[in-house]
Amino acid sequence: MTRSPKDTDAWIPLPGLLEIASDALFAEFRAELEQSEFGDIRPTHGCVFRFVQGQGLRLTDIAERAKLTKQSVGEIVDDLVERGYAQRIPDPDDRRAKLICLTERGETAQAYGRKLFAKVEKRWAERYGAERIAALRELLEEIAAREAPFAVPELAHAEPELASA
Amino acid sequence: MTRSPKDTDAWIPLPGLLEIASDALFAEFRAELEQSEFGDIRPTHGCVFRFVQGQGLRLTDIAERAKLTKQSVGEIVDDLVERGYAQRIPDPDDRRAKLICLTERGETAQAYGRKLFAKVEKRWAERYGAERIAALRELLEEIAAREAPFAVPELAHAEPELASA
DNA sequence: GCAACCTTGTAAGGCGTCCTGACAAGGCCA
DNA sequence: TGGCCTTGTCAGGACGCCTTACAAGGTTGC
Repeated sequence: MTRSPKDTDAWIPLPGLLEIASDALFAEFRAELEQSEFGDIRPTHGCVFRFVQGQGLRLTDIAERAKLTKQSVGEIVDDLVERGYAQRIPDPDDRRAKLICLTERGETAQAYGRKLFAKVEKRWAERYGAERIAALRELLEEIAAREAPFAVPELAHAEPELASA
Repeated sequence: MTRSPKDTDAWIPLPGLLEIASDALFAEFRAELEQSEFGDIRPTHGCVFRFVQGQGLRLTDIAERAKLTKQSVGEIVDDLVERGYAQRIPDPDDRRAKLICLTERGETAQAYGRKLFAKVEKRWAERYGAERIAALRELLEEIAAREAPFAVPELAHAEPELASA
């Protein structure tokens, strides 16, 4: 009757476990975000806040990093523009393109979001052990660099498909 | 120019990192599943394969564990019945209810899926280090038990909302 | 300098997954 | 027996994302 998690029935696949953790963490983040002045930001908008900074980024580039189509990202950006978080400015180097960048409010929201993520992570460090969470982050960063380099800002310019070995 | 991941810009929030890992792992799983004889099983169907075993489970119970509505799970089960993986048998104890259980083919698929998940996890253990992946699993199992006990077969009967401390 | 071709972003429409609201049929309890 | 809860289903809709098609602007070869 008593069996360890390694036995057949109560075993949960690793992707499922990762998803549970991700969802729980993300839920804590969203619960606080929704009560802030940025409560109208939805999860979908994240792909813009994650990748856009400084001078701005083209739609195509956001789409590539986020692994979405340009059309999808276009819709998301429309939404963000309507809400006053983002703006499209013409690319001086290419008259077809527009650079998507954050408004002042958008940058405030981005900074707030980052701090909130850090806060939630710190809470988990207290809950589950600082070293364990630090080790978790370290491993996951290594995994991300290998499995999804396009999504890692530092590696976004590296050659793709290194992970297919 | 060179900055460590802990500095501002290249820092990725923990939920994002967890999601990247989950997606990458899941993609490896699906790539193999799709080429098997069970290629018509979609990710959505997972909630049934994850929770149903033996005598079967009521729609309501699946929905509760999967955190979906009964209607959604109903649709998924319809689909699985059509494809020959699941069946509804009347609950002998309650004439309103039906027990959702797997067909023989469904059980074969479930067993195949579990083995495939284990195989992919083993591959990652070789890629990133067996001890690190083992530690990852251990931590994640602890997290799951606390953050989503309803989704853990062993704990599905425990009292809910223990994690709100 | 110009035609052929590629890239950037947009418009229109569709599909999959999940939701809310409403309801019939069956169980539970005074 | 009547009122209330539970189980599962039907209908309709929201949302996030996709595919197809296209106009406007670059780019390249001759």
